[in-house]
Amino acid sequence: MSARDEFDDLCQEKRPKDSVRTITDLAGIAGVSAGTVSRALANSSLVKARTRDRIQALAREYGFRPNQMASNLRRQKTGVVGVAIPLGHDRHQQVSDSFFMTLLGHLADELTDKGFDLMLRRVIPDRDEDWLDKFIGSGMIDGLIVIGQSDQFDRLEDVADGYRAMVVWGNHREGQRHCVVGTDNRLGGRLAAERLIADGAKAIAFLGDTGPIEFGARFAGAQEAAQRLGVPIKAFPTHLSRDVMQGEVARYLPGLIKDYDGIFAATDTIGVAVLHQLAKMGVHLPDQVRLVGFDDLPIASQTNPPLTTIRQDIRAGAQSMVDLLLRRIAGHTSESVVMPPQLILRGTA
Amino acid sequence: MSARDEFDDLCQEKRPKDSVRTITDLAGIAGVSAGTVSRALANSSLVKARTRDRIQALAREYGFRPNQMASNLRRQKTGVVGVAIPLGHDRHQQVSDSFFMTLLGHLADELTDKGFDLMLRRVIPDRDEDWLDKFIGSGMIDGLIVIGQSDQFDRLEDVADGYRAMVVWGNHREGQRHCVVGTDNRLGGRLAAERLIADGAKAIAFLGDTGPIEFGARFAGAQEAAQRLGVPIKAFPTHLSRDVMQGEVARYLPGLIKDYDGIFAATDTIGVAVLHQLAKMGVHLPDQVRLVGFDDLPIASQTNPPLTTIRQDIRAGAQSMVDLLLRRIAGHTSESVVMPPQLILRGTA
DNA sequence: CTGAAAGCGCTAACAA
DNA sequence: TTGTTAGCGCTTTCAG
Repeated sequence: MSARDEFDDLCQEKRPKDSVRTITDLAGIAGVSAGTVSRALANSSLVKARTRDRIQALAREYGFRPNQMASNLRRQKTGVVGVAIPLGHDRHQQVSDSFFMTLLGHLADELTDKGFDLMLRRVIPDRDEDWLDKFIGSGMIDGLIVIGQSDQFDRLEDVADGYRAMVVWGNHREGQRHCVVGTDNRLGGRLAAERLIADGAKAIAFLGDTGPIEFGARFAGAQEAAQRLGVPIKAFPTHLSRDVMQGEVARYLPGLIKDYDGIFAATDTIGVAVLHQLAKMGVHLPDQVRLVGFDDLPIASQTNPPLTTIRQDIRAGAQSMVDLLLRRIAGHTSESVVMPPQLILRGTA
Repeated sequence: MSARDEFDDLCQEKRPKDSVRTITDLAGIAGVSAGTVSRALANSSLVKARTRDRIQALAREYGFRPNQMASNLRRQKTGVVGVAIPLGHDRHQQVSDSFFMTLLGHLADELTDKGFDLMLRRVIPDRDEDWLDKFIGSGMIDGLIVIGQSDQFDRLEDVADGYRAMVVWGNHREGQRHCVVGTDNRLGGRLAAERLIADGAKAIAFLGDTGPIEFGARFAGAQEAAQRLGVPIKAFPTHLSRDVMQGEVARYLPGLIKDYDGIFAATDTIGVAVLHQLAKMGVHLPDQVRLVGFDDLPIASQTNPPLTTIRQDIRAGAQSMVDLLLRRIAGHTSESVVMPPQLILRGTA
């Protein structure tokens, strides 16, 4: 065993992995200052290539990794984007709702690509009035994405002036101050109703809660088209929580199909439940009843018959949200984005 | 206007909201030291109730919120749990989308309840060998949940000794060192095959990739049962990425149903695709072909006919993972949890 | 009960 | 090209 090897062993002995916890520890081993290590690890061109490589090799060898929190504190940024999901009164498992999750998946992809981490928080506004300020003021995030306005439109407006780095998924209202990305829900509703009527519907039932602003707009659009075309329309309040919703759908439908031959489901998840109940009842689509959903979730193409629906481009939406947010984090401004919905003709209308 | 009001206004003037950014700023206003403010905001009983209330009122008034990162750095903990999703080759999901999303939803609920935030990271092990150490060593998380072992079993084992605060969703192997929560996949596979055979199947096709350890175990269990009962069985490799999978299923089935009258789908998502394709082909279940899925995702009960499947209790799994992780974060040890699968009889077998 | 002081681990002027 | 130094904003002894 050479002297060199012995020396190395000695070092190993004296410096087990665990003892190299800070940049200063590593500096001691490398025989340089903490500043140099910091620069080397950041690939700064200020440090000589040879020492940089040596230090990086050492870091690998000892499994050293600089403490992010200290770095964050010092640099006053985190590399983390917050994603908040406000749950309304309907607080049961909205977070596992397919739409949110699909959107979340795309957001995660986009943010990861851009080098950001994603901090997820499920909030219950009713239980904690202060959720927005808390998240923003936590110092843990550089920017915030809010998925769904729920009933928090006003609070979002309040915050928008003071805090720029926020983008919300939801419905756009003329003159609003918070930056929003979303589909033109009103237009989507119109397309749905027009399709149902074109397919022969003489009376339309809207299944969904018209309270949340997005759904309200969908209903409003459908109502507008229906009135214009002289077709009656009525809303049947429906929750999003799967179990509750299935019960409601099962209760509504038997009576409903006596008076209505066109159904506009506020979301595909409701649409799927309707489809299932209709199958149970032996009702045939699209001759006896027509059905149009909303979202074009993956599942919509896999039902039997496949669901005619209004497509929201969730992926494009996620990309827009991230783009706008990063621009805002960088200190620039950005307008809201309203995406056009698209009628996807399949087997139910 | 009273003198008091004037005084307040003066203060407002001199101290606009934005100027109160640190605990020291607030201390200046309150006329106490930073330490006292810190204690007051933490509801410490060391500080006199009256001053505590006064300081908290002031904090509310100025919208002050202590910087988490500084607090984290000082206390050496973050209140954040990392959730990592390893994606396999080509970014094709190892864990099916819906399954993962359902699990994530429950994890978010559980962690939020316990006062933890959730930091989500999708990782591509092939592209970044170092993903695990990076996440753990980032200093941003108190503990780590990994969803799906993918092909990272060995790396997880390597890490398990040095890092206790990690819990993995996946398959349990005798004597493994990393803490895992999951279903007994082998038993699940056996239940599926036994059901298919009991329902009259004379030859079984397994649709799924046997590479990932969870799916491998499902196939192994089915194989064991089939061999014991003298029924031939064969695996047809199937990806989880929805588009790819649908193509594969569409290609397999026409030939497949000539030789096989029992289908075991490695996941419900594959099962739904099979159902869809079968409907297209006009094949009737369960007389001509029997089908059993795996997971019991919400969608399984909503297909037509509803899907017979092997249930994993995802919610209980999420709860276990969080429980075990918190125990480990607190410095205790904890064993792995293997949950029993359950056959859910519905319309396809 | 409160204040003063010493850092948590890192980065970025500013010097050398 | 590198070292030195001064904090980022907070918590927590240790004295009073």
